[in-house]
Amino acid sequence: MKQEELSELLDHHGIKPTANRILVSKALADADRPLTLSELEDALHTIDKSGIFRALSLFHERHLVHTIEDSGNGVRYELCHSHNDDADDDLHVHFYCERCQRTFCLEHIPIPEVELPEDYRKISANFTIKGVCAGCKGKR
Amino acid sequence: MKQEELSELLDHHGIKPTANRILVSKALADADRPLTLSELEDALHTIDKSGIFRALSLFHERHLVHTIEDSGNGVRYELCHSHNDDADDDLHVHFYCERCQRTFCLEHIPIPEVELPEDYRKISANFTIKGVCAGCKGKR
DNA sequence: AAAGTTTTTGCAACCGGGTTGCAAAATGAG
DNA sequence: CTCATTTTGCAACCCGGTTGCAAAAACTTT
Repeated sequence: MKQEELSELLDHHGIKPTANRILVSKALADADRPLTLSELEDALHTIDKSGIFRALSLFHERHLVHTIEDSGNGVRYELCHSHNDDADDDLHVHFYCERCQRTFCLEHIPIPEVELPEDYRKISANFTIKGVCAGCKGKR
Repeated sequence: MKQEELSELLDHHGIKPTANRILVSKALADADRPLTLSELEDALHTIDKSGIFRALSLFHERHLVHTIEDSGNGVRYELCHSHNDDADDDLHVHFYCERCQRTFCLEHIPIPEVELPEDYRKISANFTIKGVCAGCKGKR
């Protein structure tokens, strides 16, 4: 994704597009899967982790990214794909491979609706399936 | 739950029922919701956290407990309710309340099956809905 | 019952992700 | 250009989770 577009995207979410923030959002945009803070640290060795952390926090607050909880490996961040400003309305199922320890987006599988007990109100949801991915299926 | 029963339960999972292990399993059995390591520490101030940790790890390995990932608050442990030895076959949806920060079991809501892409194999799953629980609905 | 072996436990230390305080650098307004 | 505001890097910290190690407890064997 181009700097230009990213800058506009940030702006659109009320985030001043600084160089660092553009880099962080670019890394997220270019990745095909949600990333952890440390993965971003590796990818962006020019920015201190506190800076990445603060960018991510801000992005999250402004609903530019959403988070998913990975198996113990901490939180993963992913650009919101929907282009409306509402909170996480593009939530899909994630898949964690126990062999290669990677987390994939199953974009085309939406999180199913379930009927909650009386007076419970849903705000967001996290659905991660663990198992073995196609790539690891044959191996070892 | 009685010591006697617990002891038998541990035995049944191939776990030598030591005093500490019985205490840990009792705390889990008596709780109406999955607990974190630190919550167990508070409940069982007579046992060191490393001991609780090792008991939990062992329980998990032997499929006496399963784990769910709570919103950042770390891992929560919960006794498996099913009485067969298979791995997590009694998985249900969990609810995390953003007001009181507690995690509830929605025992009667099973995790829905979804169709995975070709060659993906499911082993287990984690489905947590976040929102506001009935108890907190009115408040503040 | 004593000696030896194995398992369990507590303690202290460590590890790593996440988070914060602070002062320097960059940005923007007057 | 100067002053106020925002952003950034650095270092330090916090805390849950984890491990090494030696003492204590439980089991064996004689």
